[in-house]
Amino acid sequence: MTFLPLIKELATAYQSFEAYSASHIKDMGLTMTQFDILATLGNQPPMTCKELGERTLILKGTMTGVLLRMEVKGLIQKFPNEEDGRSYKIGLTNAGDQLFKKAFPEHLAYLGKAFTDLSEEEMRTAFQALQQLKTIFKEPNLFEGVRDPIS
Amino acid sequence: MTFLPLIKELATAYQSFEAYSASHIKDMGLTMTQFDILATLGNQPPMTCKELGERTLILKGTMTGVLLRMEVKGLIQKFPNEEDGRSYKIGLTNAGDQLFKKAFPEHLAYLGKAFTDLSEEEMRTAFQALQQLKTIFKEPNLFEGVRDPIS
DNA sequence: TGCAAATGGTACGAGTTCGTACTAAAATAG
DNA sequence: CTATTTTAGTACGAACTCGTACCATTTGCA
Repeated sequence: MTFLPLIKELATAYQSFEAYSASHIKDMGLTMTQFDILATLGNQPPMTCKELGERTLILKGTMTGVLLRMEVKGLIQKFPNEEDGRSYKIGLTNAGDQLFKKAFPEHLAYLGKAFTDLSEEEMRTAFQALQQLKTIFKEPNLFEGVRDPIS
Repeated sequence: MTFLPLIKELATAYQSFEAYSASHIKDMGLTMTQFDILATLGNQPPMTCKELGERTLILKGTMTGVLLRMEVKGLIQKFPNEEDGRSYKIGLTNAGDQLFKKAFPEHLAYLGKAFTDLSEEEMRTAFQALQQLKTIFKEPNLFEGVRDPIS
C-alpha cells in the first residue's frame, strides 16, 4: 500500500501551487476564481454563463455570486443573448480588459519564475504522471466486477 | 512556455482526486475536512487544536468551526489541558471512534481501488515529480538576484 | 399545436477557507 | 516580581463550493 504518500504529495503539491499563485493574485485585488474568469474572458468574444463554467470548472451555483461581485467591481458586463432568452452573454468591460492585459502577463511571468529550475524533460515527466493520476480518479470503476451480459 | 499545461494538469488531477474521494466520504455523512480530523485523531491520544492544525493543514480560524460541528455531531470531545490553560485536548468520543474504525479502512480500500492499474514504478515516478513540483512553489525565491553579502 | 422534459440561471443554506482583530494565559525580560 | 511579548484559541466578515430547489425559456415529442 504505497499509494497514500502519493495522494498526500498530490494534495500538498497542489496546495503549494495554490498558495504561491494566490498570494500574487491577491496583490492585484482579485481572488483565484475571479482571476480565472478574467483570464477566460480575456481576448475572447462574450460567452454565456454555461460556457464560462465549462472552461473554468466553476459550477453555475457558484458562478452567479462570482459574476455579481465582478460586475460590482466594474470588470464584466452582461448582454442579453439574442439566441436564447434564458441566458446572457458575459464580456469584459474596458476596465476589465485593461486589468486583463496587465494582470495576465504579469501573473504568467510570476508563475514562470517558479519553473526556471525545471528542465523540459522533468516537466514532461510530471505532466504525464499527472495525466495518469487524473484518469485513475476520473472514471470510477462503475462496473467493477460486472461482466458483459452474454445473452 | 510549456509550464501552463503542467499547472492545469496539476489542478485537474487534484480536483479529480478530490471529487473521487469526497463522493465516498459524503456517503458516510462527513465532509473532507471532517474526515481529515477524524483520521488524524483515530488511534491517537487526544491532542490540542494547534497540533491538529499542524497535522492536517487546517488553519486555526477554520478549526474552531469544524470542531464545533463535529462536537455537535457527537464525534469529538474536548478535555481541559492540564499543562496549558489556554488550550484543551481533543479526542474522539466512542461514537467517533466507532465511525473511525469503520470509515477509515473503508475509505482506504475505496482509494486503493483507483490505484489498481498503477505499477509501483509509476507511483514512484509520480511521487517524485510531485515532490519536485511542491518544492518549486514552496520557497518563492525571496532572494531573487541577491548575492551573498561579502563584507 | 400543445404539453412534458430538458436547460440556463438564480436563491439559499451548510460548510470551508482565509484574514484581521481580539481575549486570555503563558513565557520571557528587566 | 512585574511588564512586555508570545501563543492558543475565538469572533467575525468576505468569498468560494456544493447541493437542492426553483423559475423561465426552450426544445422535443406526440
